[in-house]
Amino acid sequence: MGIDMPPTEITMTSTDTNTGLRRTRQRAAVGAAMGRSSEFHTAQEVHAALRDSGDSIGLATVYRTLTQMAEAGEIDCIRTPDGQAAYRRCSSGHHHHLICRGCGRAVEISPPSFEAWANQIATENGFTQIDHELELFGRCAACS
Amino acid sequence: MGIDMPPTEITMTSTDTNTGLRRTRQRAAVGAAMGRSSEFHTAQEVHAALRDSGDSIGLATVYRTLTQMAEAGEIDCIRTPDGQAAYRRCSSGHHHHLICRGCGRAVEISPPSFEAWANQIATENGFTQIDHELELFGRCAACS
DNA sequence: CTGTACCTGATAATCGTTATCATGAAGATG
DNA sequence: CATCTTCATGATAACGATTATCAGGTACAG
Ligand SMILES: [Mn+2]
Ligand SMILES: [Mn+2]
Ligand SMILES: [Zn+2]
Ligand SMILES: [Zn+2]
Repeated sequence: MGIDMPPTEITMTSTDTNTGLRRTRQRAAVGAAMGRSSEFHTAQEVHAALRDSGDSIGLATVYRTLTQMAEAGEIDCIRTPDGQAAYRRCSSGHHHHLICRGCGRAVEISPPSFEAWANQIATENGFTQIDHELELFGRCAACS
Repeated sequence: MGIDMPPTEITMTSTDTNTGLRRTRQRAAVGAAMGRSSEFHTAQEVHAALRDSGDSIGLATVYRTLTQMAEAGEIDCIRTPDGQAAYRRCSSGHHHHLICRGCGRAVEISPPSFEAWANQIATENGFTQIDHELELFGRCAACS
Protein backbone atom coordinates (compact mmCIF):
# COMPACT_ATOMS: atom_id res chain seq x y z
CA MET A 1 0.00 0.00 0.00
CA GLY A 2 3.04 2.20 0.20
CA ILE A 3 3.15 5.01 -2.26
CA ASP A 4 5.91 4.74 -4.80
CA MET A 5 8.18 7.55 -3.87
CA PRO A 6 10.56 8.92 -6.45
CA PRO A 7 14.13 8.16 -5.49
CA THR A 8 15.08 10.45 -2.66
CA GLU A 9 18.59 10.50 -4.04
CA ILE A 10 18.62 13.67 -6.06
CA THR A 11 19.85 13.20 -9.59
CA MET A 12 22.86 15.36 -9.09
CA THR A 13 23.64 16.78 -12.46
CA SER A 14 26.81 18.71 -12.65
CA THR A 15 24.96 22.00 -12.79
CA ASP A 16 24.68 23.80 -9.51
CA THR A 17 22.33 22.25 -6.97
CA ASN A 18 18.69 22.85 -7.85
CA THR A 19 19.30 26.15 -9.63
CA GLY A 20 20.24 24.87 -13.05
CA LEU A 21 23.17 27.25 -13.14
CA ARG A 22 26.70 26.29 -14.06
CA ARG A 23 29.45 26.07 -11.49
CA THR A 24 32.06 28.66 -12.12
CA ARG A 25 35.00 29.96 -10.22
CA GLN A 26 33.28 33.34 -9.95
CA ARG A 27 30.08 32.02 -8.38
CA ALA A 28 32.09 29.98 -5.95
CA ALA A 29 34.05 33.09 -4.99
CA VAL A 30 30.91 35.14 -4.36
CA GLY A 31 29.39 32.31 -2.37
CA ALA A 32 32.53 31.98 -0.30
CA ALA A 33 32.69 35.72 0.33
CA MET A 34 29.10 35.81 1.49
CA GLY A 35 29.65 32.81 3.72
CA ARG A 36 32.67 34.47 5.31
CA SER A 37 30.67 37.31 6.85
CA SER A 38 27.31 37.67 8.52
CA GLU A 39 26.83 41.36 7.83
CA PHE A 40 25.00 43.08 5.02
CA HIS A 41 27.12 44.00 2.01
CA THR A 42 26.37 45.72 -1.27
CA ALA A 43 27.41 44.28 -4.61
CA GLN A 44 30.12 46.92 -4.87
CA GLU A 45 31.53 45.96 -1.49
CA VAL A 46 31.61 42.27 -2.37
CA HIS A 47 33.31 43.08 -5.66
CA ALA A 48 35.97 45.23 -4.00
CA ALA A 49 36.61 42.60 -1.34
CA LEU A 50 37.10 39.88 -3.91
CA ARG A 51 39.39 42.03 -6.03
CA ASP A 52 41.42 43.00 -2.97
CA SER A 53 41.86 39.38 -1.99
CA GLY A 54 43.23 38.54 -5.41
CA ASP A 55 40.14 37.00 -6.99
CA SER A 56 39.60 38.31 -10.49
CA ILE A 57 35.91 38.93 -11.10
CA GLY A 58 33.78 41.43 -12.97
CA LEU A 59 31.36 43.81 -11.30
CA ALA A 60 28.52 42.71 -13.54
CA THR A 61 29.09 39.11 -12.53
CA VAL A 62 28.87 40.03 -8.86
CA TYR A 63 25.57 41.82 -9.46
CA ARG A 64 24.20 38.89 -11.41
CA THR A 65 25.33 36.29 -8.92
CA LEU A 66 23.96 38.11 -5.89
CA THR A 67 20.61 38.59 -7.63
CA GLN A 68 20.50 34.88 -8.45
CA MET A 69 21.46 33.84 -4.94
CA ALA A 70 18.74 36.05 -3.51
CA GLU A 71 16.18 34.60 -5.90
CA ALA A 72 17.27 31.12 -4.86
CA GLY A 73 16.81 32.09 -1.20
CA GLU A 74 20.46 31.57 -0.35
CA ILE A 75 20.91 35.15 0.78
CA ASP A 76 18.66 37.96 1.97
CA CYS A 77 18.30 41.28 0.19
CA ILE A 78 17.22 44.48 1.85
CA ARG A 79 17.15 48.06 0.63
CA THR A 80 19.22 50.55 2.58
CA PRO A 81 17.52 53.87 3.33
CA ASP A 82 19.27 55.43 0.35
CA GLY A 83 18.02 52.76 -1.99
CA GLN A 84 21.02 50.47 -2.37
CA ALA A 85 20.55 46.71 -2.37
CA ALA A 86 22.40 44.98 0.47
CA TYR A 87 22.85 41.24 0.78
CA ARG A 88 23.56 38.97 3.68
CA ARG A 89 24.00 35.26 4.09
CA CYS A 90 21.05 33.94 5.98
CA SER A 91 20.14 30.93 7.96
CA SER A 92 17.67 28.76 6.12
CA GLY A 93 14.02 29.55 6.47
CA HIS A 94 12.09 32.76 6.44
CA HIS A 95 13.05 35.43 8.93
CA HIS A 96 13.67 39.14 9.42
CA HIS A 97 16.37 41.42 10.82
CA LEU A 98 17.11 43.89 13.55
CA ILE A 99 19.73 46.19 12.11
CA CYS A 100 21.98 48.77 13.76
CA ARG A 101 21.95 52.14 12.02
CA GLY A 102 25.39 52.86 13.42
CA CYS A 103 27.52 49.84 12.56
CA GLY A 104 25.25 47.68 10.44
CA ARG A 105 25.32 44.79 12.90
CA ALA A 106 22.25 42.63 12.33
CA VAL A 107 20.34 40.16 14.45
CA GLU A 108 18.06 37.64 12.81
CA ILE A 109 14.57 37.46 14.22
CA SER A 110 11.74 35.16 13.28
CA PRO A 111 8.44 35.90 14.92
CA PRO A 112 5.97 33.11 14.18
CA SER A 113 3.10 35.18 15.54
CA PHE A 114 3.90 37.92 13.09
CA GLU A 115 3.77 35.61 10.10
CA ALA A 116 0.35 34.33 11.08
CA TRP A 117 -0.92 37.81 11.77
CA ALA A 118 0.29 39.12 8.40
CA ASN A 119 -1.49 36.36 6.52
CA GLN A 120 -4.69 36.94 8.42
CA ILE A 121 -4.76 40.69 7.84
CA ALA A 122 -4.12 40.25 4.15
CA THR A 123 -6.75 37.57 3.75
CA GLU A 124 -9.32 39.69 5.54
CA ASN A 125 -8.72 42.36 2.92
CA GLY A 126 -9.18 39.97 0.03
CA PHE A 127 -5.50 39.79 -0.84
CA THR A 128 -3.73 36.65 -2.06
CA GLN A 129 -0.14 35.64 -2.83
CA ILE A 130 0.94 37.41 0.29
CA ASP A 131 4.50 38.42 0.96
CA HIS A 132 5.91 40.94 3.37
CA GLU A 133 8.90 43.04 4.22
CA LEU A 134 9.81 43.69 7.81
CA GLU A 135 12.99 45.18 9.17
CA LEU A 136 13.68 46.76 12.53
CA PHE A 137 16.23 49.53 12.85
CA GLY A 138 17.88 51.01 15.91
CA ARG A 139 21.23 51.56 17.58
CA CYS A 140 22.95 48.61 19.16
CA ALA A 141 24.43 48.73 22.65
CA ALA A 142 27.93 49.36 21.31
CA CYS A 143 26.78 52.29 19.21
CA SER A 144 24.85 54.14 21.93
CA MET B 1 1.56 76.93 43.00
CA GLY B 2 0.58 76.55 39.41
CA ILE B 3 3.42 76.28 36.94
CA ASP B 4 3.63 79.13 34.49
CA MET B 5 2.78 77.50 31.24
CA PRO B 6 3.84 79.16 28.01
CA PRO B 7 0.83 80.40 26.08
CA THR B 8 -0.90 77.44 24.51
CA GLU B 9 -1.84 79.65 21.59
CA ILE B 10 0.78 78.81 19.03
CA THR B 11 2.63 81.85 17.76
CA MET B 12 1.49 81.43 14.20
CA THR B 13 4.17 83.01 12.14
CA SER B 14 3.46 83.30 8.46
CA THR B 15 5.84 80.49 7.64
CA ASP B 16 4.24 77.15 7.08
CA THR B 17 2.73 75.52 10.13
CA ASN B 18 5.39 74.04 12.41
CA THR B 19 7.86 73.32 9.64
CA GLY B 20 9.46 76.75 9.37
CA LEU B 21 9.22 76.56 5.61
CA ARG B 22 7.80 79.28 3.41
CA ARG B 23 4.45 78.93 1.72
CA THR B 24 4.87 78.79 -1.99
CA ARG B 25 2.62 77.99 -4.88
CA GLN B 26 4.76 74.95 -5.66
CA ARG B 27 4.48 73.41 -2.20
CA ALA B 28 0.77 73.97 -2.23
CA ALA B 29 0.55 72.24 -5.59
CA VAL B 30 2.48 69.20 -4.41
CA GLY B 31 0.39 69.05 -1.26
CA ALA B 32 -2.80 69.26 -3.27
CA ALA B 33 -1.64 66.57 -5.67
CA MET B 34 -0.80 64.22 -2.84
CA GLY B 35 -4.13 64.93 -1.17
CA ARG B 36 -5.98 64.15 -4.37
CA SER B 37 -4.92 60.50 -4.48
CA SER B 38 -4.47 57.76 -1.93
CA GLU B 39 -2.05 55.65 -3.94
CA PHE B 40 1.72 55.59 -3.89
CA HIS B 41 3.44 57.86 -6.39
CA THR B 42 7.06 58.55 -7.22
CA ALA B 43 8.46 62.06 -7.47
CA GLN B 44 8.58 61.74 -11.23
CA GLU B 45 4.93 60.77 -11.39
CA VAL B 46 3.89 63.70 -9.23
CA HIS B 47 5.95 66.04 -11.37
CA ALA B 48 4.42 64.75 -14.60
CA ALA B 49 0.91 64.97 -13.20
CA LEU B 50 1.39 68.58 -12.12
CA ARG B 51 2.91 69.55 -15.45
CA ASP B 52 0.08 67.84 -17.32
CA SER B 53 -2.52 69.68 -15.30
CA GLY B 54 -0.95 73.01 -16.17
CA ASP B 55 1.00 73.68 -12.97
CA SER B 56 4.49 74.86 -13.71
CA ILE B 57 6.98 73.29 -11.31
CA GLY B 58 10.53 72.01 -11.43
CA LEU B 59 11.47 68.39 -10.87
CA ALA B 60 14.01 69.32 -8.21
CA THR B 61 11.32 71.16 -6.30
CA VAL B 62 9.06 68.12 -6.34
CA TYR B 63 11.87 65.96 -4.98
CA ARG B 64 12.67 68.49 -2.28
CA THR B 65 9.06 68.99 -1.27
CA LEU B 66 8.24 65.30 -1.06
CA THR B 67 11.33 64.69 1.05
CA GLN B 68 10.33 67.50 3.38
CA MET B 69 6.74 66.31 3.63
CA ALA B 70 7.94 62.83 4.50
CA GLU B 71 10.30 64.20 7.15
CA ALA B 72 7.41 66.18 8.60
CA GLY B 73 5.29 63.03 8.71
CA GLU B 74 2.70 64.38 6.31
CA ILE B 75 3.24 61.56 3.81
CA ASP B 76 4.67 58.06 3.93
CA CYS B 77 7.68 56.94 1.95
CA ILE B 78 8.38 53.38 0.92
CA ARG B 79 10.96 51.87 -1.41
CA THR B 80 9.62 49.96 -4.36
CA PRO B 81 11.33 46.63 -5.07
CA ASP B 82 13.50 48.31 -7.70
CA GLY B 83 14.66 50.96 -5.27
CA GLN B 84 12.54 53.95 -6.17
CA ALA B 85 11.05 56.13 -3.46
CA ALA B 86 7.25 56.20 -3.53
CA TYR B 87 5.11 58.57 -1.49
CA ARG B 88 1.54 58.44 -0.34
CA ARG B 89 -0.66 60.73 1.70
CA CYS B 90 -1.33 59.10 4.99
CA SER B 91 -3.78 59.38 7.78
CA SER B 92 -2.22 60.86 10.87
CA GLY B 93 -0.40 58.56 13.20
CA HIS B 94 1.96 55.69 12.64
CA HIS B 95 0.77 52.83 10.48
CA HIS B 96 1.72 50.44 7.68
CA HIS B 97 0.37 49.29 4.34
CA LEU B 98 -0.99 46.31 2.50
CA ILE B 99 -0.12 46.91 -1.14
CA CYS B 100 -1.31 45.20 -4.30
CA ARG B 101 1.49 44.14 -6.62
CA GLY B 102 -0.90 44.29 -9.54
CA CYS B 103 -2.56 47.69 -9.36
CA GLY B 104 -0.82 49.42 -6.49
CA ARG B 105 -3.97 49.74 -4.42
CA ALA B 106 -3.03 50.12 -0.77
CA VAL B 107 -4.84 49.53 2.49
CA GLU B 108 -3.60 51.17 5.65
CA ILE B 109 -3.12 48.86 8.59
CA SER B 110 -2.07 49.70 12.12
CA PRO B 111 -1.45 46.74 14.36
CA PRO B 112 -0.92 47.92 17.94
CA SER B 113 0.30 44.48 18.96
CA PHE B 114 2.99 44.63 16.31
CA GLU B 115 4.34 47.96 17.54
CA ALA B 116 4.64 46.65 21.08
CA TRP B 117 6.24 43.45 19.92
CA ALA B 118 8.81 45.27 17.79
CA ASN B 119 9.88 47.46 20.66
CA GLN B 120 10.20 44.51 22.98
CA ILE B 121 12.32 42.44 20.59
CA ALA B 122 14.65 45.36 19.98
CA THR B 123 15.02 46.20 23.65
CA GLU B 124 15.81 42.58 24.47
CA ASN B 125 18.70 42.80 22.02
CA GLY B 126 20.06 45.97 23.57
CA PHE B 127 18.92 48.23 20.76
CA THR B 128 17.65 51.78 21.26
CA GLN B 129 16.09 54.48 19.06
CA ILE B 130 13.97 51.82 17.47
CA ASP B 131 12.23 52.30 14.18
CA HIS B 132 10.81 49.77 11.77
CA GLU B 133 9.66 49.18 8.25
CA LEU B 134 6.77 46.89 7.55
CA GLU B 135 4.88 46.46 4.33
CA LEU B 136 2.66 43.63 3.18
CA PHE B 137 2.43 42.78 -0.50
CA GLY B 138 -0.06 40.62 -2.36
CA ARG B 139 -2.71 40.69 -5.07
CA CYS B 140 -6.01 42.34 -4.33
CA ALA B 141 -9.33 40.71 -5.16
CA ALA B 142 -9.69 42.68 -8.39
CA CYS B 143 -6.24 41.62 -9.60
CA SER B 144 -6.59 37.89 -8.94
C1' DC C 1 36.84 15.20 -27.49
C1' DT C 2 33.43 18.45 -29.57
C1' DG C 3 29.84 21.33 -29.98
C1' DT C 4 26.90 24.48 -28.12
C1' DA C 5 24.46 26.79 -24.86
C1' DC C 6 25.55 29.39 -21.19
C1' DC C 7 28.71 32.52 -18.52
C1' DT C 8 31.88 36.35 -18.12
C1' DG C 9 33.35 41.10 -17.92
C1' DA C 10 34.89 45.54 -19.96
C1' DT C 11 32.21 48.99 -21.36
C1' DA C 12 28.39 51.84 -22.42
C1' DA C 13 23.87 53.13 -21.42
C1' DT C 14 20.16 53.96 -18.21
C1' DC C 15 17.84 56.42 -14.87
C1' DG C 16 16.56 57.98 -10.23
C1' DT C 17 18.33 61.26 -7.33
C1' DT C 18 21.17 65.14 -5.68
C1' DA C 19 24.21 69.28 -6.16
C1' DT C 20 24.88 73.89 -8.36
C1' DC C 21 23.90 78.48 -8.54
C1' DA C 22 21.78 82.46 -10.75
C1' DT C 23 17.25 84.26 -10.39
C1' DG C 24 12.81 84.99 -8.11
C1' DA C 25 9.72 85.36 -4.30
C1' DA C 26 8.30 85.20 0.79
C1' DG C 27 7.71 87.78 4.54
C1' DA C 28 9.78 90.61 8.41
C1' DT C 29 10.48 95.29 9.40
C1' DG C 30 9.50 100.21 9.69
C1' DC D 1 3.86 100.33 0.65
C1' DA D 2 8.94 100.13 0.11
C1' DT D 3 12.97 97.72 1.13
C1' DC D 4 15.87 94.19 2.50
C1' DT D 5 17.34 89.70 3.85
C1' DT D 6 16.83 85.11 3.49
C1' DC D 7 15.14 81.27 1.61
C1' DA D 8 12.91 78.83 -2.49
C1' DT D 9 12.99 77.69 -7.24
C1' DG D 10 14.41 75.24 -11.38
C1' DA D 11 17.30 74.48 -15.50
C1' DT D 12 21.17 72.02 -15.75
C1' DA D 13 25.03 69.25 -14.65
C1' DA D 14 26.89 65.76 -11.87
C1' DC D 15 26.49 61.58 -9.49
C1' DG D 16 26.13 56.76 -8.65
C1' DA D 17 23.89 52.41 -8.51
C1' DT D 18 22.21 49.19 -11.56
C1' DT D 19 21.45 47.05 -16.06
C1' DA D 20 22.22 46.17 -21.04
C1' DT D 21 25.60 44.89 -24.70
C1' DC D 22 28.17 41.66 -26.96
C1' DA D 23 32.55 39.51 -28.19
C1' DG D 24 35.17 36.03 -26.30
C1' DG D 25 35.62 32.17 -22.87
C1' DT D 26 34.03 28.06 -20.43
C1' DA D 27 31.07 24.33 -18.44
C1' DC D 28 29.37 20.18 -19.43
C1' DA D 29 26.10 16.92 -22.03
C1' DG D 30 26.62 13.59 -25.33
MN1 LIG E 1 18.67 36.61 7.02
MN1 LIG F 1 0.19 55.71 5.27
ZN1 LIG G 1 25.85 49.25 16.14
ZN1 LIG H 1 -4.78 45.11 -7.31
